[in-house]
Amino acid sequence: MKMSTKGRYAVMAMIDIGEQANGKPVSLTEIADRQDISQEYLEQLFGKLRRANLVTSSRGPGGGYVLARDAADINISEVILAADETLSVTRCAGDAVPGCVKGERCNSHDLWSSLGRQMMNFLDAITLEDVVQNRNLALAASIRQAKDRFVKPLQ
Amino acid sequence: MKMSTKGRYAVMAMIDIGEQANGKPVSLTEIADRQDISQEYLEQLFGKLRRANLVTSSRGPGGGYVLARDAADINISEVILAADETLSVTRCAGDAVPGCVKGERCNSHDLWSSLGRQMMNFLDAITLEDVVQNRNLALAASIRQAKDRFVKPLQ
DNA sequence: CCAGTACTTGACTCCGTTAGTCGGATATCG
DNA sequence: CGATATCCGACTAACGGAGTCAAGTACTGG
Repeated sequence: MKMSTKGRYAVMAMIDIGEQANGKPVSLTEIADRQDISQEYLEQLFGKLRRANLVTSSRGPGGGYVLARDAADINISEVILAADETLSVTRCAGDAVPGCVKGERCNSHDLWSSLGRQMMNFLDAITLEDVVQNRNLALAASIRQAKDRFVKPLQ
Repeated sequence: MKMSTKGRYAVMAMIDIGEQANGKPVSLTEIADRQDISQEYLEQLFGKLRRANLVTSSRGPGGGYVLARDAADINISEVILAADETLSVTRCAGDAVPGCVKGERCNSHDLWSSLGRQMMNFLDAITLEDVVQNRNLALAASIRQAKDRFVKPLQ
């Protein structure tokens, strides 16, 4: 069970930007240096982040990237999805087609989709700001999830 | 973010055994056939499951594998760990060594370890029996987690 | 005791994806 | 103009996962 570096690097880079409090654009050179990631690889990732409207860019000297929204309005799941493009734990859980084994649902189908939902709920409930501020994440998530259930009750 | 087939197949196979209610050993040939997994690959996996004391084997005609404990006493995390040997989401979260970036904790370290713990708690709280009985897993997990918190309060 | 069944082990191969590189183009500021 | 950035697409090496193969060993039923 593991995650590609794409998603991890994307989150690290977004946090890095969030940590530079002044509104100035942050260049990839800086991020690459601070986070120890190759700049060329970051360029690739930021193409995705930009197309997903998570950052805005400005070119030329003094240019770089800025968060497209407030850090409190960007949740981690968005970042990972933008970079990684998949959060489904197993192939069978992710597919629209329900045929995992011989065209039928496999006996563990519910398990994987529950697990995937579990992770998704967690990453959905945590914002970039939570991480930047070094908050207690498990606590933040459970509070926010409880709030969600209160505002829009379980379907 | 994905999981290897090893873990998935292992769980599928364990469920398969759990579903054959009579106490008779289940042969890999049967499992391979029902779950559409190559028998050779299953052999490899069951080596690990046996060494982890999750199943016991008997040889010869009529032989096969039996759950080493009651299905209610085997939780999914055990099975996945036995087969897959890792549940840590990112390299940095799993290592004992805390040096992820230039020898220091990376800025997203807490995030990944929280996520890992989150998944672990979930898979820990679900038993093989839950899946075999087709229970509502999210519900079963949250009940059991709440119970854990009650019995041994948050550290 | 024999034959067949089934587990056991380890090495080995194939293949797709990931991670990362490279070269060049385009935009912008001073 | 020239330095500094982003932008874009193609390319590749290497790694790990998935699965195969071959050669055992143990056991049971008849």
